[in-house]
Amino acid sequence: MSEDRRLMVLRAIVQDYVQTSEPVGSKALVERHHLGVSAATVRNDMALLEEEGLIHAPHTSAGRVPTDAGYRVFVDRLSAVKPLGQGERRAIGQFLQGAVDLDDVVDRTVRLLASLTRQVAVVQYPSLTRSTVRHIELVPMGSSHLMIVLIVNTGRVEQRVVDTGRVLADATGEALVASIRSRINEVAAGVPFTVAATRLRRLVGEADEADRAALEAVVSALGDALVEEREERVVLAGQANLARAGADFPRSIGPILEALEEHVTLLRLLGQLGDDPELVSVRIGSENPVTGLQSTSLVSMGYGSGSERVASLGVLGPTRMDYPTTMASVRAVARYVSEILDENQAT
Amino acid sequence: MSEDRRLMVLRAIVQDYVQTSEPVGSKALVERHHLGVSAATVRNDMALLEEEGLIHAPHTSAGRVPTDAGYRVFVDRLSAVKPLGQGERRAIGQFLQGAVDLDDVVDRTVRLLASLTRQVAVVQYPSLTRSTVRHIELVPMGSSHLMIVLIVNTGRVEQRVVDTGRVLADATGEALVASIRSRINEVAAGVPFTVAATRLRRLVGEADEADRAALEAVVSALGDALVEEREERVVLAGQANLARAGADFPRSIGPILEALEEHVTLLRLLGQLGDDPELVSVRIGSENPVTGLQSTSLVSMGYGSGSERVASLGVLGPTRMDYPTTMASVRAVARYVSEILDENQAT
DNA sequence: ACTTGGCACTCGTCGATCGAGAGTGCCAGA
DNA sequence: TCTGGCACTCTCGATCGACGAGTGCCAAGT
Repeated sequence: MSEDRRLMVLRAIVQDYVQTSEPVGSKALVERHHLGVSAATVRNDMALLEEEGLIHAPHTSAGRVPTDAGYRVFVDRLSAVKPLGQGERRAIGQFLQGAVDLDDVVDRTVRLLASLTRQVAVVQYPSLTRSTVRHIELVPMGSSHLMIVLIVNTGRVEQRVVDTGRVLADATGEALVASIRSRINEVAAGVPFTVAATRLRRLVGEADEADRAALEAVVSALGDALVEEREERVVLAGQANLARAGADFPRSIGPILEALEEHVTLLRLLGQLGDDPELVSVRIGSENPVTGLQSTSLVSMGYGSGSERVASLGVLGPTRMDYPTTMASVRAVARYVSEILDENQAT
Repeated sequence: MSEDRRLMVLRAIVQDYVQTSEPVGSKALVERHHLGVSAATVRNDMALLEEEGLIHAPHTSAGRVPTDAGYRVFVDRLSAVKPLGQGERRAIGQFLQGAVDLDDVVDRTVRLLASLTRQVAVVQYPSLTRSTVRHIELVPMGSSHLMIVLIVNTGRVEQRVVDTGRVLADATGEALVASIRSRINEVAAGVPFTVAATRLRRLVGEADEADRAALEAVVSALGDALVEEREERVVLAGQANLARAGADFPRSIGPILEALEEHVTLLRLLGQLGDDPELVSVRIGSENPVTGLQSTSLVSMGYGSGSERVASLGVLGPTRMDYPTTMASVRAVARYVSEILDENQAT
């Protein structure tokens, strides 16, 4: 018995099951795929595949269904990522080109992914931790308040309002603001967050008595913004696609929707990518540590400007999904988004 | 036959049905509510209510279920918004107090509303059209690019990058940027968007030849930002609650999820509030113009800083919902959010 | 003029039964 | 090692009947 043929059978089972969503039997298999053997032979192979835990029969007399392990073998050894068509690629590029700012890029991306794959799309905002400060702007507001606007190299903008406890509207006040502005930009602009945070703290130590309080207020607010855990955000789209594929989920889709609202765990999931950031990562069913998502698969990939991977995006669907096509879409979108960020970076 | 009693019966039916989610019969009614009459009498009243189109029997021999019109009467005439408990109110206030910026306020609000009502929560971002410009900041980037940061009185921040076509890094460049900054802030700061847009355009006309091009680039980008339709954004939470209430939806919840992803139509819906902005607006089932949402009710209310209503928030659930409690929650949250915005406004 | 108890009737729900069909496992032969 | 054949298993869908909740209506009571 050739191992090769057994794998061919597995591949055929996966393909048929993905297409029809019904357990596939030996007879149907030999009809639809031209394996050069009879149904009985296929049955023997199936028995072995079942022993290996790659397929499984829902009950004694139904066809076979791939197990999570079966999909794993399929993804790793039996399928090639099928490249997207020319037209499709161009459509992606054009759709994303129109974006006007970072929010818009993320928003468009997540919708694009959802409609492309007809599944739930997840896009993580570029993380701050690996980012650098581009510029910090101070805007006086009211008599003693200051709005701090932090501009990040990924195009993201954070803002905070602090009370400096000093009158800023007069000439001395304006001079103070200008001085603080230039001092903090001098040490922080163009520098990674972690470095910026320590340098800013040092700056406070060196300041003379008069400015100390105001500078301290600004720096502490900036420090908050720099370490802020809310920095990590995700955006979702295509939840409706879950309902469409409702039959694929043993229980209802409720637990899945719940899991999707736990952005924190979603982020952790997206963070755990495979070894090679250039590769699409696939987590299948029970490989997935999150309760509620164990009947789903997550296809994800990192993206970012330059060679730096600043965040991830992906697609979540039933384990019974068309892996090659989905992987192709995710990869293509991740690359386009990276390109867009690169361009923004350059400006 | 007293009309009063008939309405009592309707109220009892609504209350029981909301609680049990099963058609309610005459016998169960007299047992659970102490109407001073017998089941037969109630049956007569029911027959009349059915003629009026306020209730409806799913089939010949089942209990009665309120129609959309029945809920309408219940909401308008038979129920009082039940005030929230002391502890609940305090919890709301504390939860929202912790917010660090506008994004955070909106995010917390939508989650709070979802968990409070156990339904789908919808929060619209404060709209730009009714807002005023607080400040416009210009940040040079690269040699000829300028980042424009528009700070709105609601705390929102928009940014754009434009190419001025001029070298900005040298002394003349810096002077130019400073001059543009002060000129646009002079005409636009503190002014409503619509006014700001026209004043800015006039400014371009008055500028002398040398600065014209750069100023024009900035103003046109600002104009975009000011009229931008994407300005209208909504955030959702609690979609999982739909699955929990799955039995309430005749078809699957798919169409509802789809409708929820159409942010544009959602926004239109939120925009159509009742006459009095201080009142909670309720749209019940088929009163709702959006396909896919006709088996749901939307409970919404405007919010905003000062007396100006800048946006809406609300809750979407099955028509079979606990209206008094939901309305109370929506109203309480809307008021707290308004307060928070007021405080931010003040600073 | 209402209200009430009684009663026949309607209809959907639930459970059991049964036949059809798909698919398997295994065996004997090539 | 493959193949054809065959008996067996198990699910699915349809059918049927008993059950019960709930109604509508009527005649009598207040």
